[in-house]
Amino acid sequence: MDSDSHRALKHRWSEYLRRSGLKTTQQRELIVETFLRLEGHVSIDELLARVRRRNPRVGYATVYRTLKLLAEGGLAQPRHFGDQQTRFEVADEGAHHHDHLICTECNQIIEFENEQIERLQDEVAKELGGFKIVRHKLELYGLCPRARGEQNGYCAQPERWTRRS
Amino acid sequence: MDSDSHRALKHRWSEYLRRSGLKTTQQRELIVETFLRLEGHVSIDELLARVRRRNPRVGYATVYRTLKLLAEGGLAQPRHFGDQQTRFEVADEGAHHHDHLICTECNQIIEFENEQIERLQDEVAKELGGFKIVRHKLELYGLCPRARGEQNGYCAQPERWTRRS
DNA sequence: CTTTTTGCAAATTCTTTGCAGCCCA
DNA sequence: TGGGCTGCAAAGAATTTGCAAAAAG
Repeated sequence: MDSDSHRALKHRWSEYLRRSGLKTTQQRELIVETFLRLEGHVSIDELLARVRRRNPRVGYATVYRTLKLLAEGGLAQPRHFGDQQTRFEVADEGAHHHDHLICTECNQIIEFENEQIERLQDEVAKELGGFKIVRHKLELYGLCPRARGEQNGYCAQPERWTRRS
Repeated sequence: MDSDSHRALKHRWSEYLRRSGLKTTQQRELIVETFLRLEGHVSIDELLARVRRRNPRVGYATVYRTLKLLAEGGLAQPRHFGDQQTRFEVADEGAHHHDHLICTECNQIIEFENEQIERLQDEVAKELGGFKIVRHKLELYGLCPRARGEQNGYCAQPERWTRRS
């Protein structure tokens, strides 16, 4: 993430806090900063682990509460992939929207974007009575080349996710 | 669901049981029958409630266990929409695949299908190293006409979902 | 000072599991 | 008969909440 969009996100965050009459605290700032700097899809545990590197006294509840605020403020998007953990992703309006391609064997997640698909989605919404699409979620599940059996096929992440232990 | 596809699903189910060395039981049959007859997206609670109309002694665990089998057998697809409940949907290979348009205000869910989008998905997968797409999930979230403010706009389901009470 | 926020632990919610007895093959 | 199946209750896992102490404005 470039620093421009990072700055924009921080600004949206402070605006959200102000509008909602919420306070700025050390923990919140640390969690938000850590979250915004992370790429990809973070689980609460992963985020908490990162946060605790800097401040070991932060608790689960605070991370949950802060991510809820981030989601309400439109800065984070909750997601459910294969497992039961909720993962969060930075909702960066400046960046292009992207979707996900997930290997059901090795669980690697590849992001992609496709303008044509986005356009077709708006058309569908118009046909179906005139919905106004706010956001969408497209997930393709399949087998990456290696999982399909190609010996030297590409596989970015041949191990499975580890869960909270 | 027409009776042909219902029969086909029941056949897939018995094949699955046989292949896996599992037994046919009253409860399983009742749960599967009830599930296959339901349209749309069922939560465990809704399904259990229906099942108990016919046999009040069926327990949660059995429904969970049976839905897990249905999912493994490819007859049910688990889904997460807005709330934290897992919903299941009949995976009817005979029917066309469909996707979902969800109103974030009233939570109505409209199903649709679009061939062009499906085609583009396969293209994307090919470009991204040659994945083999097994299934996909496309969810459009937005505002239905009424939620957008149109007084007489279409809104199939103006109430919110009720959760387990 | 007042109002929020935090961290902890306890409570909730959803889902899975252990086990004694029941039922299908 | 014998191994799978069920229902119950207890365990687990993820998330939320109550509350007293701490921090922010």
